[in-house]
Amino acid sequence: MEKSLKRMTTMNRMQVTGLELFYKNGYYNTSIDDVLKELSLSKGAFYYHFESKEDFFVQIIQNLLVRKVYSSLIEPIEGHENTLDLIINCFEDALETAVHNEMDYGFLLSNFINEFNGRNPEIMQHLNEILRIWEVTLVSAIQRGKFNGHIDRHVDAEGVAVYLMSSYIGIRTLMVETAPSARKYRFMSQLRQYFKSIEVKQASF
Amino acid sequence: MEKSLKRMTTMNRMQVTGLELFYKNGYYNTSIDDVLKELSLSKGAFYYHFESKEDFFVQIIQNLLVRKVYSSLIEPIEGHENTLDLIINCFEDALETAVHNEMDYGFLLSNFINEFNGRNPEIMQHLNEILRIWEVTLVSAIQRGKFNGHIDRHVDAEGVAVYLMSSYIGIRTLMVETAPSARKYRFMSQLRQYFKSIEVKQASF
DNA sequence: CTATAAACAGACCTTTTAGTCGGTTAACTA
DNA sequence: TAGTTAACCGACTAAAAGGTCTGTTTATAG
Repeated sequence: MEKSLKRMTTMNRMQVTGLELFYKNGYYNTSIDDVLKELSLSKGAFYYHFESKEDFFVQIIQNLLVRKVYSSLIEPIEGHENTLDLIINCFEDALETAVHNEMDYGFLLSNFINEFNGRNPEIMQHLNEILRIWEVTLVSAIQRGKFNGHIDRHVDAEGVAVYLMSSYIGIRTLMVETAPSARKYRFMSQLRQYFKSIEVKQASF
Repeated sequence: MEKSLKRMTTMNRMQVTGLELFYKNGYYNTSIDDVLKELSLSKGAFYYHFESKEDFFVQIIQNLLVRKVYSSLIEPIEGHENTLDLIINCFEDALETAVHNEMDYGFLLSNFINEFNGRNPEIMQHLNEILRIWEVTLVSAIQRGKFNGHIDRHVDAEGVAVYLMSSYIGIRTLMVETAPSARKYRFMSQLRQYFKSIEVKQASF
Protein backbone atom coordinates (compact mmCIF):
# COMPACT_ATOMS: atom_id res chain seq x y z
CA MET A 1 0.00 0.00 0.00
CA GLU A 2 2.90 2.26 0.79
CA LYS A 3 4.66 1.14 -2.35
CA SER A 4 2.61 3.37 -4.60
CA LEU A 5 3.70 6.70 -3.22
CA LYS A 6 4.54 8.12 -6.60
CA ARG A 7 1.23 6.92 -7.92
CA MET A 8 -0.65 8.71 -5.19
CA THR A 9 1.34 11.87 -5.72
CA THR A 10 0.56 11.97 -9.41
CA MET A 11 -3.08 11.09 -8.91
CA ASN A 12 -3.40 13.81 -6.34
CA ARG A 13 -1.79 16.40 -8.59
CA MET A 14 -4.21 15.49 -11.35
CA GLN A 15 -7.19 15.69 -9.02
CA VAL A 16 -6.22 19.05 -7.60
CA THR A 17 -5.77 20.53 -11.05
CA GLY A 18 -8.91 18.77 -12.23
CA LEU A 19 -11.02 20.27 -9.47
CA GLU A 20 -9.64 23.71 -10.23
CA LEU A 21 -10.54 23.50 -13.88
CA PHE A 22 -13.89 21.77 -13.39
CA TYR A 23 -14.80 24.47 -10.92
CA LYS A 24 -13.60 27.21 -13.19
CA ASN A 25 -14.96 26.00 -16.53
CA GLY A 26 -17.44 23.33 -15.62
CA TYR A 27 -17.15 19.59 -16.05
CA TYR A 28 -18.46 19.29 -19.58
CA ASN A 29 -16.50 22.29 -20.69
CA THR A 30 -13.17 21.01 -19.43
CA SER A 31 -11.29 18.37 -21.35
CA ILE A 32 -8.88 15.82 -20.00
CA ASP A 33 -6.26 17.43 -22.21
CA ASP A 34 -6.81 20.73 -20.44
CA VAL A 35 -5.90 19.11 -17.16
CA LEU A 36 -2.94 17.25 -18.64
CA LYS A 37 -1.62 20.30 -20.40
CA GLU A 38 -1.53 22.16 -17.11
CA LEU A 39 0.63 19.42 -15.61
CA SER A 40 2.66 18.58 -18.71
CA LEU A 41 1.40 15.02 -18.57
CA SER A 42 0.08 12.74 -21.26
CA LYS A 43 -3.06 10.81 -22.06
CA GLY A 44 -1.24 7.63 -21.17
CA ALA A 45 -0.55 8.86 -17.68
CA PHE A 46 -4.18 9.76 -17.17
CA TYR A 47 -5.71 6.50 -18.31
CA TYR A 48 -3.09 4.57 -16.42
CA HIS A 49 -4.40 6.07 -13.19
CA PHE A 50 -8.10 6.57 -13.94
CA GLU A 51 -10.68 4.51 -15.78
CA SER A 52 -12.57 7.38 -17.34
CA LYS A 53 -13.36 11.05 -17.02
CA GLU A 54 -16.34 10.19 -14.85
CA ASP A 55 -14.30 7.94 -12.58
CA PHE A 56 -11.81 10.78 -12.31
CA PHE A 57 -14.48 13.18 -11.19
CA VAL A 58 -16.02 10.79 -8.70
CA GLN A 59 -12.63 10.40 -7.05
CA ILE A 60 -12.23 14.17 -6.96
CA ILE A 61 -15.55 14.42 -5.16
CA GLN A 62 -14.62 11.77 -2.62
CA ASN A 63 -11.10 12.96 -1.99
CA LEU A 64 -11.25 16.73 -2.30
CA LEU A 65 -14.75 18.10 -2.47
CA VAL A 66 -16.02 16.22 0.56
CA ARG A 67 -13.09 17.44 2.61
CA LYS A 68 -13.57 21.05 1.55
CA VAL A 69 -17.20 21.00 2.57
CA TYR A 70 -16.35 19.30 5.81
CA SER A 71 -13.67 21.73 6.83
CA SER A 72 -15.61 24.83 5.85
CA LEU A 73 -19.23 23.97 6.65
CA ILE A 74 -19.47 20.84 8.77
CA GLU A 75 -16.72 20.81 11.37
CA PRO A 76 -17.01 24.48 12.39
CA ILE A 77 -20.53 23.92 13.70
CA GLU A 78 -19.94 20.67 15.54
CA GLY A 79 -18.82 22.30 18.77
CA HIS A 80 -20.86 22.61 21.94
CA GLU A 81 -20.95 26.35 22.33
CA ASN A 82 -23.91 28.55 21.37
CA THR A 83 -25.17 26.98 18.16
CA LEU A 84 -26.28 30.18 16.50
CA ASP A 85 -22.91 31.76 17.13
CA LEU A 86 -21.20 28.76 15.61
CA ILE A 87 -23.31 28.99 12.47
CA ILE A 88 -22.88 32.73 12.17
CA ASN A 89 -19.11 32.43 12.47
CA CYS A 90 -19.02 29.50 10.10
CA PHE A 91 -20.95 31.35 7.39
CA GLU A 92 -18.98 34.52 8.03
CA ASP A 93 -15.67 32.71 7.55
CA ALA A 94 -16.82 30.78 4.51
CA LEU A 95 -18.14 33.91 2.81
CA GLU A 96 -15.08 35.91 3.74
CA THR A 97 -12.91 33.29 2.07
CA ALA A 98 -15.04 33.63 -1.04
CA VAL A 99 -14.71 37.41 -1.01
CA HIS A 100 -10.94 37.20 -0.92
CA ASN A 101 -10.74 34.53 -3.54
CA GLU A 102 -9.64 36.11 -6.79
CA MET A 103 -11.17 33.32 -8.83
CA ASP A 104 -14.56 32.80 -7.28
CA TYR A 105 -17.11 30.93 -9.30
CA GLY A 106 -19.65 30.27 -6.60
CA PHE A 107 -20.29 27.42 -4.21
CA LEU A 108 -18.44 24.37 -5.51
CA LEU A 109 -21.10 21.92 -4.40
CA SER A 110 -24.13 23.75 -5.77
CA ASN A 111 -22.34 24.55 -9.01
CA PHE A 112 -21.78 20.87 -9.65
CA ILE A 113 -25.30 20.00 -8.56
CA ASN A 114 -26.61 22.43 -11.12
CA GLU A 115 -24.41 20.97 -13.80
CA PHE A 116 -25.16 17.30 -13.22
CA ASN A 117 -28.75 17.57 -12.16
CA GLY A 118 -30.88 15.33 -14.34
CA ARG A 119 -27.89 14.42 -16.46
CA ASN A 120 -25.79 12.06 -14.41
CA PRO A 121 -27.59 10.20 -11.62
CA GLU A 122 -24.40 8.45 -10.51
CA ILE A 123 -22.60 11.69 -9.75
CA MET A 124 -25.74 13.33 -8.42
CA GLN A 125 -25.92 10.62 -5.76
CA HIS A 126 -22.51 11.55 -4.48
CA LEU A 127 -23.32 15.24 -4.44
CA ASN A 128 -26.68 14.76 -2.76
CA GLU A 129 -24.98 12.64 -0.13
CA ILE A 130 -22.78 15.58 0.82
CA LEU A 131 -25.81 17.86 0.94
CA ARG A 132 -27.52 15.37 3.22
CA ILE A 133 -24.59 15.31 5.63
CA TRP A 134 -24.62 19.08 5.75
CA GLU A 135 -28.33 19.07 6.46
CA VAL A 136 -28.03 16.48 9.22
CA THR A 137 -25.22 18.43 10.81
CA LEU A 138 -27.28 21.60 10.79
CA VAL A 139 -30.38 19.90 12.14
CA SER A 140 -28.54 18.36 15.06
CA ALA A 141 -26.81 21.66 15.74
CA ILE A 142 -30.19 23.38 15.95
CA GLN A 143 -31.49 20.70 18.25
CA ARG A 144 -28.48 21.09 20.50
CA GLY A 145 -29.25 24.78 20.60
CA LYS A 146 -32.78 24.00 21.72
CA PHE A 147 -31.58 21.72 24.49
CA ASN A 148 -28.95 24.20 25.58
CA GLY A 149 -31.56 26.90 25.89
CA HIS A 150 -30.21 29.11 23.12
CA ILE A 151 -32.95 28.43 20.63
CA ASP A 152 -36.69 28.60 21.09
CA ARG A 153 -38.12 25.13 21.62
CA HIS A 154 -40.91 25.64 19.14
CA VAL A 155 -38.76 26.16 16.09
CA ASP A 156 -38.65 23.47 13.44
CA ALA A 157 -35.05 22.32 13.23
CA GLU A 158 -35.49 20.79 9.76
CA GLY A 159 -37.03 24.01 8.54
CA VAL A 160 -34.23 26.17 9.86
CA ALA A 161 -31.68 23.86 8.29
CA VAL A 162 -33.31 24.01 4.87
CA TYR A 163 -33.62 27.77 5.14
CA LEU A 164 -29.98 28.15 6.10
CA MET A 165 -28.77 25.93 3.30
CA SER A 166 -30.93 27.75 0.80
CA SER A 167 -29.71 31.15 1.75
CA TYR A 168 -26.08 30.07 1.75
CA ILE A 169 -26.30 28.44 -1.65
CA GLY A 170 -28.01 31.50 -3.03
CA ILE A 171 -25.69 34.12 -1.61
CA ARG A 172 -22.72 32.27 -3.00
CA THR A 173 -24.24 32.59 -6.44
CA LEU A 174 -25.09 36.24 -5.89
CA MET A 175 -21.62 37.03 -4.64
CA VAL A 176 -20.03 36.19 -7.93
CA GLU A 177 -19.15 39.14 -10.10
CA THR A 178 -21.35 41.68 -8.31
CA ALA A 179 -20.24 43.45 -5.15
CA PRO A 180 -19.36 40.33 -3.17
CA SER A 181 -18.22 42.19 -0.09
CA ALA A 182 -21.30 44.40 0.16
CA ARG A 183 -23.64 41.51 -0.49
CA LYS A 184 -21.90 39.40 2.10
CA TYR A 185 -22.32 42.15 4.66
CA ARG A 186 -26.00 42.60 3.91
CA PHE A 187 -26.58 38.91 3.92
CA MET A 188 -24.94 38.43 7.31
CA SER A 189 -26.98 41.28 8.81
CA GLN A 190 -30.23 39.70 7.72
CA LEU A 191 -29.10 36.30 8.88
CA ARG A 192 -28.57 37.77 12.34
CA GLN A 193 -31.99 39.36 12.12
CA TYR A 194 -33.51 35.98 11.29
CA PHE A 195 -31.63 34.31 14.13
CA LYS A 196 -33.05 36.84 16.57
CA SER A 197 -36.49 35.57 15.66
CA ILE A 198 -35.71 31.97 16.52
CA GLU A 199 -33.53 32.40 19.59
CA VAL A 200 -35.13 32.02 22.98
CA LYS A 201 -36.82 35.18 24.22
CA GLN A 202 -35.46 36.12 27.60
CA ALA A 203 -37.91 38.96 27.96
CA SER A 204 -39.15 38.69 31.54
CA PHE A 205 -36.79 38.91 34.50
CA MET B 1 -41.98 43.90 -40.44
CA GLU B 2 -45.20 42.00 -40.76
CA LYS B 3 -43.98 40.35 -43.92
CA SER B 4 -41.83 37.81 -42.10
CA LEU B 5 -44.55 35.99 -40.22
CA LYS B 6 -43.27 32.57 -41.15
CA ARG B 7 -39.77 33.60 -40.18
CA MET B 8 -40.89 34.65 -36.74
CA THR B 9 -42.86 31.47 -36.28
CA THR B 10 -39.88 29.26 -37.04
CA MET B 11 -37.50 31.36 -34.99
CA ASN B 12 -39.86 31.16 -32.06
CA ARG B 13 -40.24 27.41 -32.35
CA MET B 14 -36.48 27.05 -32.35
CA GLN B 15 -36.09 29.30 -29.33
CA VAL B 16 -38.73 27.52 -27.30
CA THR B 17 -37.15 24.15 -27.96
CA GLY B 18 -33.71 25.62 -27.43
CA LEU B 19 -34.61 26.97 -24.02
CA GLU B 20 -36.09 23.62 -23.02
CA LEU B 21 -32.96 21.73 -23.94
CA PHE B 22 -30.51 24.32 -22.61
CA TYR B 23 -32.41 24.26 -19.35
CA LYS B 24 -32.51 20.49 -19.26
CA ASN B 25 -28.99 19.66 -20.41
CA GLY B 26 -27.10 22.89 -20.07
CA TYR B 27 -25.86 25.17 -22.82
CA TYR B 28 -22.50 23.56 -23.46
CA ASN B 29 -23.98 20.12 -23.29
CA THR B 30 -26.68 20.80 -25.87
CA SER B 31 -25.83 20.85 -29.54
CA ILE B 32 -27.57 22.76 -32.29
CA ASP B 33 -28.32 19.41 -33.85
CA ASP B 34 -30.18 18.37 -30.72
CA VAL B 35 -32.50 21.31 -31.13
CA LEU B 36 -32.87 20.78 -34.86
CA LYS B 37 -33.55 17.08 -34.48
CA GLU B 38 -36.40 17.83 -32.08
CA LEU B 39 -38.02 20.03 -34.71
CA SER B 40 -37.02 18.04 -37.80
CA LEU B 41 -35.20 21.04 -39.15
CA SER B 42 -31.79 21.36 -40.75
CA LYS B 43 -28.56 23.21 -40.19
CA GLY B 44 -29.43 25.42 -43.12
CA ALA B 45 -32.62 26.56 -41.43
CA PHE B 46 -30.79 27.38 -38.23
CA TYR B 47 -28.00 29.44 -39.72
CA TYR B 48 -30.44 31.17 -41.98
CA HIS B 49 -32.19 32.58 -38.90
CA PHE B 50 -29.35 32.90 -36.39
CA GLU B 51 -25.76 33.99 -36.67
CA SER B 52 -24.33 31.55 -34.16
CA LYS B 53 -25.15 29.41 -31.18
CA GLU B 54 -24.33 32.32 -28.90
CA ASP B 55 -26.53 34.72 -30.83
CA PHE B 56 -29.26 32.11 -30.60
CA PHE B 57 -28.96 31.97 -26.83
CA VAL B 58 -28.88 35.72 -26.38
CA GLN B 59 -32.14 35.98 -28.28
CA ILE B 60 -33.62 33.26 -26.11
CA ILE B 61 -32.66 35.26 -23.04
CA GLN B 62 -34.19 38.45 -24.38
CA ASN B 63 -37.36 36.90 -25.74
CA LEU B 64 -38.20 34.09 -23.36
CA LEU B 65 -36.13 34.10 -20.19
CA VAL B 66 -36.74 37.75 -19.38
CA ARG B 67 -40.47 37.27 -19.75
CA LYS B 68 -40.55 34.20 -17.56
CA VAL B 69 -38.74 36.00 -14.77
CA TYR B 70 -40.99 39.00 -15.16
CA SER B 71 -44.23 37.09 -15.02
CA SER B 72 -43.21 34.88 -12.12
CA LEU B 73 -41.03 37.09 -9.94
CA ILE B 74 -41.34 40.74 -10.94
CA GLU B 75 -44.92 41.57 -11.79
CA PRO B 76 -46.53 39.70 -8.87
CA ILE B 77 -44.86 42.01 -6.38
CA GLU B 78 -45.48 45.29 -8.12
CA GLY B 79 -48.91 45.84 -6.56
CA HIS B 80 -49.72 48.29 -3.78
CA GLU B 81 -51.08 45.90 -1.20
CA ASN B 82 -49.12 44.63 1.80
CA THR B 83 -45.65 44.10 0.41
CA LEU B 84 -44.76 41.12 2.55
CA ASP B 85 -47.95 39.35 1.53
CA LEU B 86 -47.17 39.99 -2.11
CA ILE B 87 -43.72 38.50 -1.76
CA ILE B 88 -44.96 35.51 0.21
CA ASN B 89 -47.61 34.77 -2.40
CA CYS B 90 -45.17 35.32 -5.22
CA PHE B 91 -42.63 32.87 -3.80
CA GLU B 92 -45.37 30.44 -2.86
CA ASP B 93 -46.72 30.39 -6.40
CA ALA B 94 -43.31 30.17 -8.04
CA LEU B 95 -42.24 27.29 -5.83
CA GLU B 96 -45.55 25.52 -6.25
CA THR B 97 -45.08 25.66 -10.00
CA ALA B 98 -41.67 24.10 -9.56
CA VAL B 99 -43.07 21.32 -7.39
CA HIS B 100 -45.62 20.38 -10.01
CA ASN B 101 -43.16 20.54 -12.84
CA GLU B 102 -42.20 17.02 -13.84
CA MET B 103 -38.97 18.21 -15.37
CA ASP B 104 -37.57 20.60 -12.82
CA TYR B 105 -33.91 21.41 -13.07
CA GLY B 106 -33.81 24.37 -10.75
CA PHE B 107 -34.09 28.11 -11.21
CA LEU B 108 -33.54 28.88 -14.88
CA LEU B 109 -31.74 32.14 -14.22
CA SER B 110 -29.33 30.91 -11.56
CA ASN B 111 -28.60 27.73 -13.49
CA PHE B 112 -27.43 29.77 -16.45
CA ILE B 113 -25.53 32.16 -14.22
CA ASN B 114 -23.66 29.23 -12.78
CA GLU B 115 -22.90 27.87 -16.20
CA PHE B 116 -21.66 31.07 -17.82
CA ASN B 117 -20.01 32.65 -14.84
CA GLY B 118 -16.42 33.49 -15.68
CA ARG B 119 -16.76 31.87 -19.08
CA ASN B 120 -18.83 34.22 -21.18
CA PRO B 121 -18.91 37.87 -20.07
CA GLU B 122 -21.27 38.83 -22.90
CA ILE B 123 -23.99 36.46 -21.77
CA MET B 124 -23.26 37.12 -18.11
CA GLN B 125 -24.09 40.77 -18.68
CA HIS B 126 -27.55 39.88 -19.90
CA LEU B 127 -28.16 37.52 -16.99
CA ASN B 128 -26.88 39.97 -14.40
CA GLU B 129 -29.14 42.62 -15.87
CA ILE B 130 -32.16 40.46 -15.12
CA LEU B 131 -30.89 39.86 -11.58
CA ARG B 132 -30.50 43.60 -11.16
CA ILE B 133 -34.07 44.26 -12.21
CA TRP B 134 -35.30 41.68 -9.76
CA GLU B 135 -33.25 43.26 -7.01
CA VAL B 136 -34.50 46.75 -7.78
CA THR B 137 -38.08 45.53 -7.81
CA LEU B 138 -37.64 43.89 -4.42
CA VAL B 139 -35.94 46.91 -2.91
CA SER B 140 -38.67 49.28 -3.99
CA ALA B 141 -41.30 46.84 -2.78
CA ILE B 142 -39.67 46.78 0.65
CA GLN B 143 -39.52 50.54 0.70
CA ARG B 144 -43.19 50.78 -0.21
CA GLY B 145 -43.85 48.47 2.69
CA LYS B 146 -41.98 50.81 4.99
CA PHE B 147 -43.94 53.82 3.80
CA ASN B 148 -47.23 51.94 4.05
CA GLY B 149 -46.49 51.00 7.62
CA HIS B 150 -46.22 47.28 7.06
CA ILE B 151 -42.49 47.02 7.49
CA ASP B 152 -40.31 48.35 10.29
CA ARG B 153 -38.64 51.60 9.25
CA HIS B 154 -35.25 50.50 10.50
CA VAL B 155 -34.83 47.54 8.20
CA ASP B 156 -32.31 47.73 5.40
CA ALA B 157 -34.26 47.31 2.17
CA GLU B 158 -31.17 46.34 0.19
CA GLY B 159 -30.29 43.75 2.78
CA VAL B 160 -33.73 42.20 2.76
CA ALA B 161 -33.69 42.07 -1.02
CA VAL B 162 -30.34 40.28 -1.14
CA TYR B 163 -31.46 37.88 1.55
CA LEU B 164 -34.68 37.09 -0.27
CA MET B 165 -32.94 36.53 -3.56
CA SER B 166 -30.36 34.31 -1.93
CA SER B 167 -32.88 32.12 -0.22
CA TYR B 168 -35.00 31.78 -3.34
CA ILE B 169 -32.07 30.84 -5.54
CA GLY B 170 -30.92 28.33 -2.97
CA ILE B 171 -34.25 26.67 -2.31
CA ARG B 172 -34.76 26.16 -6.02
CA THR B 173 -31.51 24.23 -6.12
CA LEU B 174 -32.43 22.24 -3.04
CA MET B 175 -35.87 21.40 -4.38
CA VAL B 176 -34.47 19.45 -7.25
CA GLU B 177 -34.52 15.69 -6.80
CA THR B 178 -35.00 15.70 -3.02
CA ALA B 179 -38.42 16.11 -1.43
CA PRO B 180 -39.38 19.31 -3.23
CA SER B 181 -42.78 19.61 -1.63
CA ALA B 182 -41.56 19.14 1.93
CA ARG B 183 -38.66 21.50 1.42
CA LYS B 184 -40.91 24.10 -0.09
CA TYR B 185 -43.21 23.91 2.92
CA ARG B 186 -40.35 24.23 5.39
CA PHE B 187 -38.83 27.06 3.44
CA MET B 188 -42.06 29.03 3.36
CA SER B 189 -42.56 28.59 7.09
CA GLN B 190 -39.14 29.99 7.85
CA LEU B 191 -39.65 32.81 5.40
CA ARG B 192 -42.78 33.81 7.30
CA GLN B 193 -40.79 33.59 10.52
CA TYR B 194 -38.18 35.92 9.07
CA PHE B 195 -40.83 38.32 7.84
CA LYS B 196 -42.28 38.52 11.33
CA SER B 197 -38.95 39.89 12.48
CA ILE B 198 -38.96 42.75 10.01
CA GLU B 199 -42.62 43.73 10.00
CA VAL B 200 -43.67 46.65 12.13
CA LYS B 201 -44.35 45.75 15.76
CA GLN B 202 -47.83 46.87 16.68
CA ALA B 203 -47.32 45.95 20.30
CA SER B 204 -48.67 48.93 22.19
CA PHE B 205 -52.25 50.10 21.80
C1' DC C 1 -47.51 32.14 -65.49
C1' DT C 2 -43.02 33.69 -64.44
C1' DA C 3 -39.29 35.83 -61.98
C1' DT C 4 -37.33 36.56 -57.62
C1' DA C 5 -36.31 36.10 -53.14
C1' DA C 6 -37.28 33.86 -48.77
C1' DA C 7 -36.96 29.51 -46.32
C1' DC C 8 -34.93 25.37 -45.85
C1' DA C 9 -32.11 20.75 -46.94
C1' DG C 10 -28.03 18.35 -46.23
C1' DA C 11 -23.33 17.18 -47.60
C1' DC C 12 -19.06 18.81 -46.17
C1' DC C 13 -15.13 20.96 -43.44
C1' DT C 14 -12.47 21.69 -39.29
C1' DT C 15 -11.73 21.28 -34.58
C1' DT C 16 -12.26 19.08 -30.35
C1' DT C 17 -13.04 15.26 -27.45
C1' DA C 18 -12.91 10.73 -24.80
C1' DG C 19 -10.69 6.81 -25.12
C1' DT C 20 -7.08 3.05 -27.08
C1' DC C 21 -2.74 0.96 -27.63
C1' DG C 22 1.92 -0.30 -28.64
C1' DG C 23 6.12 1.39 -27.20
C1' DT C 24 9.64 3.80 -23.96
C1' DT C 25 11.64 5.28 -19.60
C1' DA C 26 12.38 4.93 -14.71
C1' DA C 27 12.50 2.49 -10.44
C1' DC C 28 12.98 -1.33 -7.67
C1' DT C 29 14.12 -6.19 -6.61
C1' DA C 30 16.65 -10.37 -6.66
C1' DT D 1 23.76 -6.24 -13.02
C1' DA D 2 19.67 -8.27 -15.14
C1' DG D 3 14.97 -8.64 -15.14
C1' DT D 4 10.53 -7.01 -14.14
C1' DT D 5 6.99 -3.96 -13.43
C1' DA D 6 5.20 0.55 -12.52
C1' DA D 7 4.76 4.96 -14.65
C1' DC D 8 4.40 7.49 -18.53
C1' DC D 9 4.53 8.99 -23.72
C1' DG D 10 2.14 10.22 -27.82
C1' DA D 11 0.25 8.82 -32.22
C1' DC D 12 -4.10 7.20 -33.47
C1' DT D 13 -9.36 6.41 -33.77
C1' DA D 14 -14.12 7.46 -33.88
C1' DA D 15 -17.61 10.37 -32.72
C1' DA D 16 -19.50 14.79 -32.05
C1' DA D 17 -19.64 19.68 -32.47
C1' DG D 18 -20.02 24.46 -34.65
C1' DG D 19 -20.15 26.42 -38.81
C1' DT D 20 -20.06 26.89 -44.29
C1' DC D 21 -21.84 26.41 -48.71
C1' DT D 22 -24.30 24.87 -52.71
C1' DG D 23 -28.44 23.62 -54.13
C1' DT D 24 -33.58 22.87 -53.88
C1' DT D 25 -38.23 23.99 -52.53
C1' DT D 26 -41.85 27.21 -51.47
C1' DA D 27 -44.11 31.43 -51.38
C1' DT D 28 -45.01 35.93 -53.20
C1' DA D 29 -45.26 39.75 -56.41
C1' DG D 30 -45.95 41.55 -61.00
